[in-house]
Amino acid sequence: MKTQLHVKMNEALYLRNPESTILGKNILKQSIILIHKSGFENFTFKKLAELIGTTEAGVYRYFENKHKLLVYLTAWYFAWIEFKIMFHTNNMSNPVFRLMRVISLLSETVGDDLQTEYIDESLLHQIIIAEGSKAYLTKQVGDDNKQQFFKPYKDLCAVISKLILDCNPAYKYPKSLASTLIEMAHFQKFFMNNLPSLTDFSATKNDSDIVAFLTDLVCRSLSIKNSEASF
Amino acid sequence: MKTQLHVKMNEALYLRNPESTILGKNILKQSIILIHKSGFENFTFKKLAELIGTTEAGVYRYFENKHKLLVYLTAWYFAWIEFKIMFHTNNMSNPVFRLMRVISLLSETVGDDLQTEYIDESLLHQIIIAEGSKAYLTKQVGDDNKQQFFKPYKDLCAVISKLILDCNPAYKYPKSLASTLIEMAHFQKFFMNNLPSLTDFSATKNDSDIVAFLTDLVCRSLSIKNSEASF
DNA sequence: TACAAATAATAGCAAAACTATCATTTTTTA
DNA sequence: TAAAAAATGATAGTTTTGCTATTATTTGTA
Repeated sequence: MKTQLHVKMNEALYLRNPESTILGKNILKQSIILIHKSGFENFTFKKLAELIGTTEAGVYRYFENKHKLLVYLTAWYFAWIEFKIMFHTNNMSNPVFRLMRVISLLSETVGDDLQTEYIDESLLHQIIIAEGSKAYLTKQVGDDNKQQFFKPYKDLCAVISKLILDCNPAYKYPKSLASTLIEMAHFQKFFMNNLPSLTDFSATKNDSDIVAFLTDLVCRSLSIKNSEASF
Repeated sequence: MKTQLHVKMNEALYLRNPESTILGKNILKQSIILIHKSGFENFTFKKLAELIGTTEAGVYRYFENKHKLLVYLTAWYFAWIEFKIMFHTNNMSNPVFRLMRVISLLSETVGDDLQTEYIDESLLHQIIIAEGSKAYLTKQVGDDNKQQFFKPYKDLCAVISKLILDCNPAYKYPKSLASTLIEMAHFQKFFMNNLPSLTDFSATKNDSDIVAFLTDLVCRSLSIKNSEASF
């Protein structure tokens, strides 16, 4: 039996816990597929219901609206990334190596190592790249934040910023550098695939180039010798 | 008489040129006010029409839909920023100083130096921070890009990346660093005001902190001594 | 003055974004 | 195992959004 990862979600994100029923799990699973396919703007609860074989009202019993669903998926993703980071760097003693590993984990295409039956992590990763910012780039960001909807993002940022300080305690902007890493791991990948002239990776379209860019950025910012960081 | 800035826009962005008529200029002016006030998701052509004192159909004669309008505003903003950069750095011979100036121009609250009668640049700047990414984070990004809708963004990125190479011809990631600067000038400001724990500027809420962060990032990436950059 | 262009006024439609009701099925638990 | 509770399905209906079409009127211009 495989170890199953379970993420405890903020209860204010849903009306009925989608993880507690088959229909709920189906809503999560198929919404990821549908948002990935049609984009968040063209995604509706009606289309989702048809895909699942339930009714619109059925979906509304779980999520108040599609914005809450997106915030839910985003929160799940960041909690999952944080767990992944813990899992893959726990045994590393050198903070520089750990930070380099974090950059890979943020930038590289998701494998199938830590699976959840009803969530396709690889698709979710792609959704977050293209739609994740829309979870907080809204007028309600203040209210949503008060309800702790973005806690997983902030927690991840805190973990990375602590790691940054472990590498260089004198560095002045650990949190901003952490959020820059997270955002740029996503944006550079989006640009690489969709607006390539905004990046230097148009020719290769290779994740490892993004890793190299972010690694360079961090190493220089923290005065880490590149030789010290490679292994 | 003041020098009036005129930005030549991509004709595929509109149905009828909004700059050619009073109603069109009003659509631009009031849409900026309304999007700023209610956010892009809650913004509709009907509400805009009511605000202006025209009809919904009247607005539709100028813009196909609200997405095109947002792309128009985004394109206008980036063309304007590029002009501003040219204008304010033209007389500077030292590329490092120029680059530092660019960081300020990207990050700092917009003053009223280069004005256009029907566009409130300060409000537009705030809109771009919160809504700008939505112009390209869509399923149609490929089509929109083929129609050159994002040319002003790419041009700005090209200008900055050239400047980066002027400072350090050996630097490997000029375009990605340029797009990182542009995006982070916006995102760090959004975070500072709305999700402060993702930044190191929660206490001050001061633009100059963002400038300091980005300056540090760039100087270290390009091996520029901070003393060399300050003036 | 007449001609074209732009605008206003109005109507209407399809889809999206919900809410409500009630019957039926499934699950829980007393 | 029967009764209560919870979840689902089926259906219907409302308001708003997003968009198109038509016709009349105004405004600018040759």
